[in-house]
Formats: sequence, C-alpha cells, structure tokens
Amino acid sequence: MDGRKLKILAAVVDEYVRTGEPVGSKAISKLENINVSSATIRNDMAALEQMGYLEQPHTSAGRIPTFAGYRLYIDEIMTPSDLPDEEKSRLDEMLGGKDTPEELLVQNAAAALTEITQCAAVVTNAVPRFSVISKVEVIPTGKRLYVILLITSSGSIKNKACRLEFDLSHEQLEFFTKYVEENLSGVSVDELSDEMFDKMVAAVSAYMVSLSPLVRGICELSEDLRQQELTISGGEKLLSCEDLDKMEVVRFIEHKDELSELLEGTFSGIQVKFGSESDSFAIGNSSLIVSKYRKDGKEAGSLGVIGPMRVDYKKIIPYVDYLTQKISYLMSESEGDIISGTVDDYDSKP
Amino acid sequence: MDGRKLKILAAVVDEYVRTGEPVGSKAISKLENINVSSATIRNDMAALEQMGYLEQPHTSAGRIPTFAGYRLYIDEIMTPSDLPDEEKSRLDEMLGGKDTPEELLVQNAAAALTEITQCAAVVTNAVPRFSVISKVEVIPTGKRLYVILLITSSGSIKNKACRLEFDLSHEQLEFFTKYVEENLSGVSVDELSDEMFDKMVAAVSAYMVSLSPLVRGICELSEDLRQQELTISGGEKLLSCEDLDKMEVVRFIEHKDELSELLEGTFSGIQVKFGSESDSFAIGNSSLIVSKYRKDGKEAGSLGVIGPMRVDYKKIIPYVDYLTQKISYLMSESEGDIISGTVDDYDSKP
DNA sequence: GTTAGCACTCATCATCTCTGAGTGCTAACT
DNA sequence: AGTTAGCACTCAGAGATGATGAGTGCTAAC
Repeated sequence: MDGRKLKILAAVVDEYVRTGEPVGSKAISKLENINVSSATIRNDMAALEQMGYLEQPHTSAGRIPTFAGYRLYIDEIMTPSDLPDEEKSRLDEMLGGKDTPEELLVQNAAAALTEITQCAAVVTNAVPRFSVISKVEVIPTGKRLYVILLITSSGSIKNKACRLEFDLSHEQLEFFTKYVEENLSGVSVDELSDEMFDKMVAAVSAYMVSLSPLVRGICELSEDLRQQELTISGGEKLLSCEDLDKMEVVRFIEHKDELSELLEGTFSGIQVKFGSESDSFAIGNSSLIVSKYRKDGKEAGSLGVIGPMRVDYKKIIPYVDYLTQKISYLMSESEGDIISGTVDDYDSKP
Repeated sequence: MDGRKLKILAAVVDEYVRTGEPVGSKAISKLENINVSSATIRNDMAALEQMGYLEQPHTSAGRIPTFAGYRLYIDEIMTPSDLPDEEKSRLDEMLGGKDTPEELLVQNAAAALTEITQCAAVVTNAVPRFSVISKVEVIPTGKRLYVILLITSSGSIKNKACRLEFDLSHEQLEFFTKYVEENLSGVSVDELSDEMFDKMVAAVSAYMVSLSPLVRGICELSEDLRQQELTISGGEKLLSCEDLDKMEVVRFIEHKDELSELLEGTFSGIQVKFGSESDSFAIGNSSLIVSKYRKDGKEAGSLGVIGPMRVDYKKIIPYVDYLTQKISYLMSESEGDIISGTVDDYDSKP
C-alpha cells in the first residue's frame, strides 16, 4: 500500500469529517500537503475504492470512506492530537478532586464529554466489587418505618426505607443490628449472594418473623450495590445529528442494556467500534469511542462517546483517554503517582 | 355565539387533532352529528375565522384552530372523557401503593404519562417543607471519612460523605451528634436557613474547629432537601413530533429552570398553557397540561404533560387529573378517604 | 336561514430541462 | 512508469412549467 494512497485516504476522511459532503479529487488536490494533480488523485481514489476503503454515493459525486476506510484511518494512519495543558486543567476542574465520590466522578466525566464533543457520552459506574461492607445500620424514623443504611469501604452509601408490620422494641432492634453487623461487616460486595440472605432471613425469622423485610431490604440494597449502572448523557445530541436515524437513536436510548452488554466485552485501551459492525448495538452510522478506567489497577468501569461515524477522532480520542486515566488515578488508593501525559495504545480491533 | 358554531369549532379541533391536516367544510359536513350542508359550514367557518378562532394556512386550504380557538375549545366546549375503571387500576399499578416513597411515586407517574400519552411528562417532587428533621446521624466509615445522614418525618433520606482533616474521638463525635440533634431535630425543613447553619458553625468551631465541614455538609443536605426538583421524562418523544421545532425542544430540555419558574406560578386544578402564550416557556406550538398534587391538603408539587398543541385534550386531561388526585391521596396521612371519581374544575386561564 | 352552483385560488405533485461538480479514460509529457 | 491535461460522460439538485384537486367566497334560488 502506497504512502501517497494512505495520505489521500486520510485527506478524504479529514475533509469528510470537516464538511460532511463527499470529497472530490479537486478538493483534495488543493490541500496544503498534497502536491499532485487532481488526475493523479483520481487514479489513487479509484484504487482505494477498488480496495474497499472508499465509496461513491452516486456516480458523479465525490468519495466517502467505507467502514474499512475509517478502520484503517483510525488504526494505522491518524495520530491523535495532543491535549493542551489548559484543556487538561479544564477537565480536571470539571471532574473534581480526589474527595469527589466515585459516582459523581464518572457523572462529571460524562457531562464533560457531552459538552466538549457535542455527542452523547456513556459511562458505567465502578462496581465496588472488591470493597467490603463497612457498616449496616437500621434507624427507626417513624411509626413502623425504618431506614436501612449500607456503607462500603469504598464509600458507596445506599439507603432504603422499610415499613414493618409492627414496631420493634429497643432490644429487638439491637439484636437485629448486632446480628447483621456480625454477618455482613467485612464481607466483600462480590461475596454477597441471595443464598446468604436466604439463610439470614431464616435465622432472624426464628427470632422474630417480622424482621425478615429488613433482611430483604438489605438484600435489595446489596443488589443495587452490585449492579453496574450505565448512564447515557446528552442523548439528545444524537437526535440533532443528521447522519443518524432518529428512530434508532430513540430505541437505543431506551434500551441501555444492549450497550451494557457490549461494553462488558471490551478490552483495555481506547477502542473504536462502529454501530453496524456489531449486531447487538445497532445505530447505523454510529461510532463508539470507549475506554475502561481502572481502580487500583483493576478494570472498574467504562467511559465513552457515541457519535456519528463522521466524528473528529483525532480530537475526541485524547479527551476520552485523558479522562480515563485521570479517573483511574483519582479512584485509586495510591497517591502521588502523577498521571502520564502521553497517549498511546489504540487497540481498536473489534 | 351560536350553538352550531361552537359545534363546528369543536369538530374542527377534533378533526385537526385526529388527522393533523387543515379541516375543510366538506369533511365536517360528513361527520355524524352535523346535519347541515358544507355551504352553511363554510359560512360559519368564515364567521369563526372573523372572530379569531380559526385560521387558514393558505387560501385554498381548510381551517386550523388558533390559540383562541383551542382555548375556547378547552375551556368551554370540550368535556373530557371518563377514565374507564380498568385504566384506573392500570394507573394504580404503575404508581405503586401507599408504601412507595414519595419521590418514586412522582417518577412513576411521569413514566406512566409518558407511556400513555406518548408525549413528554414533567413532574416536580414534593418539597417536604412542612415535614421536620427527624434524625441526623454522623457515622464514621473510614479514615477521616464520615457519612452524614439526614432524615425527615416525611421519609426523605439524604446522605453525603464528608472528609475531615483529623479523625474524631468517640467523645468528640458524641458531642457533635448530640449538639446537632438538639439543634435540628423537630425543626421544620422550611425553617432551615443559612444563618442558622452559620451560627452552628460558629458554635462547634468554638469546641473544635475541624468539625465545621460536618455542619457545612448538613447544610448542603438541607439545601438538597429544600430544593424542588423538576424531572422531564420522555423528552425524546417531543423530538419525533413534527409540529415542534427540534432546536427549541433541545433547548427546552436543557433549560429546565424556565419551566420550573412557570410551574411555580400556576393555580390548583388542571390548567392548559400554550407555549407561545408565555414568554418564559417557549416551544412554539407546544401545550402544557398541568395540575398540582397536594399533600395533606397543601400544594406539594406539579404533574403534567407537554405535547404539541394538537394533542388529544379529551383523553389526556383525565389521566393527568386522576394521577394528581391519586398521588395527593397516597401522599396524605389521612387514610380511608376514597378518591373522587369525578373530574371537574378546569380553570385554564393563563 | 339554508343550500346548490360556479368561478377562483393556490399548495402539491410530476415532468422536464439546465447546470455543474465530479468522474473515467486516453493521450501526451517527464 | 508515473504524472498530468483534456475531454466526453454521468447524474443529483435546482428551477421552471403545467395539471390536479381540495377548498374557498359569493350569488342566486329554495
């Protein structure tokens, strides 16, 4: 594959991303770093079309990249631009500092991506699977009404109100709290299971049957805790995007679980997926730029941008990359480790 | 104003709502309960146009209702249809029972309205302004990390993690908890003020200066508590609505505060407002059908539907009305009071 | 007061032509 | 052999033209 052909392919992608119109040979010949005539470019473009990297919407129009063309461009040709320092500090500000709760951190990242890219952002929270239950409290707050509070070592706090059939005496409450603390505190979130709670229900029911709703409540909270939640922010941006089918976008926003599944199956490092390449996540002509953030070295959640295929990869990839790294840093225990400024490793094979 | 003219106006609105096309005299003359010829209708329609209730998009087209036409139709002519019992029980199921937390209740109502009307729904939560602080807890959960828990008599639970500069001793924590409980429990949410917290900060700082972030934390939680939150659900439905300008819809979804302001200024009972009538909330050709729900007899929050002006008022109003009444009932302390099935009082003057 | 009849209006749709951007191919040039 | 100029060709898109028909207002008769 000719060096000039790559250059021309890159030029076609860049121009198409910029203008949204099919790109003709003449337009390319006028570009700065292209020094051959339009006829030569025509020949090369015909070759690129033969190879499957370009296509013509109709005979007398310019060329637009095919999937394969985008793929080649992203994987081999393009070099993402560097993020200037002021942008980095702007992002830092939007994210929040080390004290920011994890959940808010990823929400902030999503908001930042939406604003910067004007596309939809998608994030999953960090499932605190390696953290342990550090506290369970049951607090009476009204007639027959109790608030259950569940706190993990990673700082997740879940609560839930629970109505019982009878009021509990002070001793009963103390018994229950003690029992639960003994059985749950120090247990890792990953170890929590329905069977475990079933056993607990049986045990407390032996003491007092009407306590079981409280155990059920704790069980539900623990399910909340274990559940990976996916948030799409700025979904409406996709609706004002001409390249995407509105119906598909609406369907997509309403069925997050599909995307959730897809994200499960991704690797580390920045990846770019095209909607139509995967059958589970299907907005035609859409593109997903995604990366996984880590917590204490382990993959914890995902962070990405969904836009039209015609999106400025050179610009967006550094943002996703920087945010991923920054979040990984902020979530991890070890302090002092300054985030690396360099950006590499775009393993984007599907 | 002629009885027949009213009938014709109603027919025009109904037909226009049904078909979306301008309505001609011939189409109306074919309707069931119209027994005059198209020529007569033409005369009446010309009169209605003169009076400002109808207009023609262009000379050789049928008529469509003007704002005034809709207003007259809604206020004087139309009678909302009755909600069949099976629909009522369907709604009851979607809402949840008496044990459902208030916040979830209004969210469920929004979801139900979105699904049924295929328009956007808008709800505000019930600000628990007449409830009192029933519990404040500070729970140590990690090194220098504390969870503040704030519970009101109405069952709202707010929590927040707070990092201090030093760990607190058992005595210090006990002192603080006691101090806060003494000063806050029983205080109504409405009475909470920044000055109050400023005083508390001063007081605890005298004892131990590093306690003040905890007070600040409580202050923030109380702000959360007092804040009325507005949720728009199903905003995307508006985007697939031809009558509405997409740009305006996006702007609207992103600037909820405008709508929030508008809702503040509404009365009880079902009201219908048109986007272009008000200058603060402006999606052209949109219509807002809104009602306030009550808690223990006092207005607590709003509940409504936003759709194109060309919306089936006869059908939607009963839904909004029923949900409002049902929520009012579910939120109120007094039990047993069966919800009234009748629907009236559509004070919809702007 | 109501209706039939008729001339008139004008958006919409289909058809047609014109234009220009862009192509592929060939022949000349380096 | 690779590059370029030239040229005939294609075809989407923008206007122009004309037919169609739904709908109107007005007048005169019932």
